[in-house]
Amino acid sequence: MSKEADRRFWAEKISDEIENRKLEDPIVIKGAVSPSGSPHLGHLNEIMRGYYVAEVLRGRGYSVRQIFTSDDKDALRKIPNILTDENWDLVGLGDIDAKVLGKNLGVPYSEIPNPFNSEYKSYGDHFTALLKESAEMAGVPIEFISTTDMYNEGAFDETVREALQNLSKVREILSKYQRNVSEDYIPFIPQCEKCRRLTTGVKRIDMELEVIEYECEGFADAEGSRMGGCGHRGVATFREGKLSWRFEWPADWKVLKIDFEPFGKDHAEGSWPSGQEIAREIFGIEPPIPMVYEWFTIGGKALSSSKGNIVTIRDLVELVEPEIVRYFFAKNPNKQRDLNLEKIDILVDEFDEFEREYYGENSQKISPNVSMSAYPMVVKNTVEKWVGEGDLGAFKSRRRIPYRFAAALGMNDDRNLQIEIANRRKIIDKDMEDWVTSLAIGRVERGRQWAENYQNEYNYQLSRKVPEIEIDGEIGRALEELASFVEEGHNEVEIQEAIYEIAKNNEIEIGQFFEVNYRLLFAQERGPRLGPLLAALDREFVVMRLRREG
RNA sequence: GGGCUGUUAGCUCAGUCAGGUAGAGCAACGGACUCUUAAUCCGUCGGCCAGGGGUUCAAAUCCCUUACAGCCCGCCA
Repeated sequence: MSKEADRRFWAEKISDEIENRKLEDPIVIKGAVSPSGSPHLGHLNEIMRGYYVAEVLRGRGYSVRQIFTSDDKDALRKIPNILTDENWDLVGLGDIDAKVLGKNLGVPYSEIPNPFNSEYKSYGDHFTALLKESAEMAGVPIEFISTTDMYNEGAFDETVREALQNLSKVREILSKYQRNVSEDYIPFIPQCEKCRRLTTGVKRIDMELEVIEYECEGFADAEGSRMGGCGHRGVATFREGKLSWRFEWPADWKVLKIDFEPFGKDHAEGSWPSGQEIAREIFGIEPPIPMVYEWFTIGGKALSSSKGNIVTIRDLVELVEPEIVRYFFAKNPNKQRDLNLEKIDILVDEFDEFEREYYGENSQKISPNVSMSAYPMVVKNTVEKWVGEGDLGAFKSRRRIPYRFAAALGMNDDRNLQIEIANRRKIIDKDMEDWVTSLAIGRVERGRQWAENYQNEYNYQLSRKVPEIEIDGEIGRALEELASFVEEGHNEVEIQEAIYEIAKNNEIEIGQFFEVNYRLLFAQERGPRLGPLLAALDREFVVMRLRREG
C-alpha cells in the first residue's frame, strides 16, 4: 500500500483504539473546564477534540454521549485581571464588584455571587454559560454537567468512600508521582460550613458515619501561599467538600463511565499517569483512552484567562465562518499552534483548499484521506443550514470569495454593490441559488471586521468627504477626462483601459495616476482594481468625487 | 536534575505512527490577459526536514545525543 493512501485523520486513529475495546453502549466522551474566567479557544479543545471522535464513532454506527463537566466545585484561587461579561466583552476588575471575588477566595465557583449583570446566580454559572455558548457557536451538541451538582446528588459518595478506605494505598500511589506526599495526606478537601471555603485541617475521618471532622485551617492560593482559615471546627459529609483533583478526575471516569477523554499537555505528565493507577487500584476501573493535545499560543505565549492573553471563540467567529473554527480544531492536535488573528486569512485560504480537495477541485492533493474523512464533519452544521442535512452533493455548488478579496469588498457596506462587484469578477453568478450568494457574501462582513480590527492594507473605506490633496494641472485635466468618461457610462473594462489611455495622453505616470485616484476615494495610496470599482460604484458619486465636488 | 511534546521554504502548514527521489498555499520575482493595482492563468526562485552521530541498500520518518520552545515532576486545572 502506498504511503500516501495511509494518511489518516487523527480522530479516525483514536476511534480505532476506542473501538478495539469492549464497550458498553453508549460510548461516553468527556471534556472539562473549571469555570474560572474567560473561556478561550484553548478551552474549546475540550469540546472540539472529543467532538470529532464522537462524530467518527457515530459514523461507524455507535451511539455516543459527549459530556462536559463544568468543574464548578473548584475553588477560586486567584482573582483574574481580565474577565468576560455576558456580551463577551472584556472587562477589568474596575468594571465589576471585585470585592465579591476577594472575599470569596477559596470558595467554590458555584457559590460565589455573580458579579456580572448576567442572569445567573453564581460566578461559576456565568462562566459555565459562556462555555455553553462557545459550544453552541462551534455547533457542537454537548451535555453539560455541574460537578457541584454531582457532589450534591451523592454521585461521588462511592468514590470518596473508596479513596478514604484505602488511605495507605492512596498515599503509596500518589508518592510515586508526586514528591512530598505527607504521611497524613487525605485525598478529600472538606468545605468549611462557616466560611464556605475548601479548607485543610482534617482531624478525623469517621468511616462509620461517613463524615470528616475538620478545623478550618485555610487553603493554598494560586501562588502556593497559605491563606488562613476561619478556625471553625465542624463536620463535613462526603458531599460537603470535594476530592482533590488527582482523585476527582479518575472518579469522574468511574461515575460517568468515561471511555475517551482528550486533555491538555499540562495533564499529560502529571495527573494522567497517576490517574490511571488510581483508577485501577483504588476505583477498580479501566481508565479511558487518552489523547493529549498541545496548547495554542498567542504571540508565543500561553493563553491565559487571568492575564487576559486570550482569544475567544467570539473573536474568531467575527472574522471567519464557523466551519473554519471547526476546521482549526480538526488539525493535528500534537502541534503547538500560534493563533495569529492578524494572519487569519492564511487559515481561511487553507480551509478553502481543504474544501476544494474534498470535492476534487484542486490540482495538487495534499492529504486526501484526511479531507475525505474530516471535511464532512467540519462542515456538518454549515451544510445543514444552507442545503439540508448531509447533502454534501448539493453543497458542492457553494462559492467562497477569497478572504482578502472579501475584505476589500467590505469597503462598501452596500450588500448589492458587494454582490455586483463579486459578480463582475466572476466569483459568483447572477443565476446562482440564493443560498450560494448568501454564504459567499457572508464572508465580506467578516473580512471587513478583520481589516478594521487590524488596520491592515485591506482596510479600505470610501472617504465620505473629498480628501485634501493638491492636484496640479495635468492631473486635474486627467481626472476631468476620467470623470467625463465615467459619466458617459462605460463598463469596467472600458474604464480600466481609459485610465491608462488618459494617463498616457496627459503624460502622467500611470502609477501616479492610480495613486491620485486611490487618494481621492480612500485617502490611501493603493486600492482595489480601479476599473471594476469605478464601474460598480454609484456613477454620480464617482463623477463628483473625481471632480472633487463631494 | 528527571520526564513528555514540538522544531519541515520568508510566512502558514501537510508528510513522521507502519523508512523508498522533500510537498502545498501564501509571499517574492517574471510573464499572459489591449492593463504595475489585491480576479484568473502560466512560470521562476526558494529547504543539509533545528545541529551532530548511529542503524539500513535506502532516514524528515527508526535509535542515541545536543540546542531551542512549551509543559509536568508543589497547589490547581
